[in-house]
Amino acid sequence: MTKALYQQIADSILEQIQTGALEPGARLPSEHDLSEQHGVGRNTIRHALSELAAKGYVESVQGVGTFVTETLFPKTVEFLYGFSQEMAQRGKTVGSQILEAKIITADPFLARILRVQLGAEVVFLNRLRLVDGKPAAIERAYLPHNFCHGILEHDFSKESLYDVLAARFNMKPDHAEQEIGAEIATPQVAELMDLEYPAPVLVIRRETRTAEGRVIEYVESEFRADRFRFYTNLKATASSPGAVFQRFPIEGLQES
Amino acid sequence: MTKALYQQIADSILEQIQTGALEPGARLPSEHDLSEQHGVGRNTIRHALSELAAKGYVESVQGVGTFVTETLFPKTVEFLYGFSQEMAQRGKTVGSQILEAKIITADPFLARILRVQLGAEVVFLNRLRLVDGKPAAIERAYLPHNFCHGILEHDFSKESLYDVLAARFNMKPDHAEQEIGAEIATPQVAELMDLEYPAPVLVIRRETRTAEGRVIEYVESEFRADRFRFYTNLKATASSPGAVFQRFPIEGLQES
DNA sequence: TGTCCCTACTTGTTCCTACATGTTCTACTA
DNA sequence: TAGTAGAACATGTAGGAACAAGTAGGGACA
Repeated sequence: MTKALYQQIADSILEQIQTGALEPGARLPSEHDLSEQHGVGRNTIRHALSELAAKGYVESVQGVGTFVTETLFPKTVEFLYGFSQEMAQRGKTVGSQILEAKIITADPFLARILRVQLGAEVVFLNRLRLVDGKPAAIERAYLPHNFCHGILEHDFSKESLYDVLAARFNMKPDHAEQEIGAEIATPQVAELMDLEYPAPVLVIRRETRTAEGRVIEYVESEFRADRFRFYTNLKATASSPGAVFQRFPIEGLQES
Repeated sequence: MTKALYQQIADSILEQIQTGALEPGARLPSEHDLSEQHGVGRNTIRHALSELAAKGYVESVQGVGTFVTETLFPKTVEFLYGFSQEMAQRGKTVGSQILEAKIITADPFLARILRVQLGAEVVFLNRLRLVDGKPAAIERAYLPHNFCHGILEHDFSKESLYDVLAARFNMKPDHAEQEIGAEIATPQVAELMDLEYPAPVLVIRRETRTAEGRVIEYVESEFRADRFRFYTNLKATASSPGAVFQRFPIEGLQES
C-alpha cells in the first residue's frame, strides 16, 4: 500500500525542511516548478502544500511564493504516565480505595470511545486515589475486556493499573488525548473526597492508546483542585502535539 | 468584496451546524448532491468541506459520507498561539474589553518571574476576552517594559498582543510553561463574566519565553469552565518532563 | 442460515484548463 | 530622474473529467 502522491511529495518537502536542506524563511520553488520537478499536476502540488500549510510547516503568500515557516520548533516531548508513577516520581506515597471493580456492558458512548461493539464487555474500575493517605482524586477507568481477561483478579488498591497492563497483557500506553475542565464537585464526589460544598475539582478525561492506535483505556477523573494543578510545557510547534483551548466538546458519560 | 464561493458554501454549512439544523453525527448530502444544490463544481464543494474538516466541524469517511463531528476529542490544529489566534483558527470571532492597561512596578514576585529588577517597569494588561461576543475569559498579562516601549499605544481591544509583539518588537513566543487549576470564581470575576455563584473557572498561569529563553510575558487567566476545556496530547515517547500533576506549586499573585 | 459477489454510491486522488488577483521588476515616458 | 505602465510570474479560485478505493446492501448460491 503506497501512499498517495501528494502525501509522498509533502513528506519529501517536509524531510527537506527537517534536515535543514530548506531553511526557515526559505522560499520553495513555485508550484509550477514543483509540478514539473515531480512530474505531477499543479493540483497535486497544491494538495501537498496545503497539507504542510495546515500543519504549519509552510506559508503561502499570493503573488509571492511559498515559504518555510520561520517559527518552527522541535517536537514537544511529554511523558505519559499513570497516576501511580507520576506520584511516585514526586516522592509521594500513593494508595487506592476500590469503590467498584466489575465487568459492565458498553453503552453507545463507551462503544464509540473504546472502539468496541455495543454491549461488549468493559472492565470498569472506580477508585478513590489517596496521596499521602488523604483523598486526592476519583478515577473511573474503562477498558475493553477483550484484551485483558482476568484483569480483575488483581488487587488495584495495591497494584498499578499500568503495571499490570504492561506486565501481564503487554499493553503499553504510547499516547493519549486528554481534556481538562473545571467543575463544582457533586455532593457524592465531595463526600468521598472529604470536601465541603462548593468545592472546585479538575475534571480530566483521558483516552489512552498503544503505539498501534488501539484504545487501552478511557478514564474520567476528578481531582481536588485545592491539592492538584495540571502542569504542562508548551512548544510553539506547528505540527507536534500541543495544547489548545477547546470549546464545548463534551458529551457522553455524566456524573452518576 | 465578496467572499470566495467555497467560503460562502462553507459558511452556509457551518451555519446549519451551529443553528442545529445539522445535528452532531448527521450526514451531509453527498458532494455530488451539494454541488448540484449550489450549482458549483464538486471541486468547490470539496474545498469548502476540507475547510470545515480542518476546523474540526465535519469528518469525511471514504465510501460512506461526510458527517458533523461529534467526537469527544475533535481533531485540531495545535499551536502555541495567543488567545486570538487559537480562537480564530477555530472560526470564532474574538473581542476584547480593556479593563486596565498601564505601567506598574515589579513587586518581588513579578521581578522573579519576569527576570527584572525589583521596581522595574512592567506593562500590565487586563482584558475581558469575548468569544462570539460573549464573555469567555479574563486575562491579566504582565510584560517587562524594557523591550516593548510604547506598546500601550496599541489598542488591544482590537489588536492581538502576540501580533504586536512579533511585528513591532520582534518577540516571538517559542515555548511556555503552564499551570492549570480549578477554582470557584470570585464575585468580581463572576460578575465580569456574567456567571452566578458558585461557578467553576479554569485558572491558567502561563510563562512565555522566546527561543533564547527570554521571558516575554506572564499571564494569569480565568476561563469560564462551562465554555472552555483544555485539550492536550500526551506522548510516552521521549525523555523529558512533560505533563504531570503537580502538587500545589503555586505562590505569588493572588486575585485582587 | 451463512457466505460470497455484484452493484450502486460515496469520498479520495489526479489530471486538465481558464481566469482572477497580487507582487515584483523592468523599461518606457514625461 | 521620477513616475508609471506593463510584462512576467506567483498563488487563488473555479470548473470539468476520469478513475481508484472504500462501504453498504441485495441477491445468488451452497
